[in-house]
Order: sequence, then C-alpha cells, then structure tokens
Amino acid sequence: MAAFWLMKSEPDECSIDDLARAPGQCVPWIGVRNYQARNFMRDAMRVGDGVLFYHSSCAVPGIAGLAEVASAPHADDSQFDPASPYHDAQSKPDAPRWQCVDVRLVKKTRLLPLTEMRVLPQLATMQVLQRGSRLSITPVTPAEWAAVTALLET
DNA sequence: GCCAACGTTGGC
DNA sequence: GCCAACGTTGGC
Repeated sequence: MAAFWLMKSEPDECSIDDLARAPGQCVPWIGVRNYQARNFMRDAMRVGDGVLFYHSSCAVPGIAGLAEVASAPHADDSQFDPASPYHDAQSKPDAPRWQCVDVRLVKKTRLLPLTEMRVLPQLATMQVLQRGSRLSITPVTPAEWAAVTALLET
C-alpha cells in the first residue's frame, strides 16, 4: 500500500512548471538539510508513493500539483559541490549524510492556496497546517490525500 | 522586513 | 545531558 507525502518547494528554486520542463518531468529532491525530512526520504518513501507538490515562500503558497516518488533513495550530489548553497563540508563521499529521492510530475493542478486549506475542516489534521510546522516533507494520511485530490478536481 | 516557532550548536 | 544562544523557515 503506497503512502502519501507533502513536499515543499520554493518556486524560485523549482516550481511545478520547472518540474514539468525537467527531463522526464523528474527531478532529484536535493537540498533537504533536516534530518527528519531526510529520514522520510531515506527510510520511509517507496517508488510510487503519492506526493502533494507544495509551493512555499512565495506570493501564494499552496499545493500546485501531484507528483510521485520515482526512485529509491540516493546521495544528494549537492552536498559535495562547494559551489552549491547546499554544500556540506562535513559530509564524506564514502558516507553521504544527505539522501534524496527523485520526484516525477503526475499532473499540474489548479493552485490550492494555503488560505483555502486552512478553512477546510477535512484538511484540519494535515501536518503542514499545524501551528509552527516547518518541516519541508510531511506524511499525508489516505483520508487527507483523498480530500486534497478531490478539491483539486473542483 | 517582521517575528513565531523550531532545529542546531556548543559551553559547561 | 542541559540549555542558552543562534540560525532557519516560512507565512504574513
């Protein structure tokens, strides 16, 4: 049984349109530098899991499309790139600290704004809506997934 | 730019 | 292992 996730991306870095233009409409989810979020990718995600693609730190934050986990976990190359903002000098190539998965577009949807999500009782349990929640990757329950995907059809 | 909330670091 | 200081996230 596949699981479901919400993954935040800053559209300045990688928007839903950037994902749509990427080769194979697939990108490695680089740049996660939080252990809890890394552990979700490294330990819990499976190929085929559903992903809510969320735009954060932008004019209208919200869910911008549906995607899926498209690879097993692998090393995040940006940790070894001194020119990258995600460079981690402490991480050694023989023991990479940061892992990521590839994420493939399923479909771009209408934008479901955070403000709309906040007033919908069926979404009230979503982790991304909880007070003080900052985690860039959060699990989504089957019920939440069903509610969000239904809303995106409307 | 502000600031609440949370994560990480490092002295002890 | 505690916890204060500092850094980051991310909505507004």
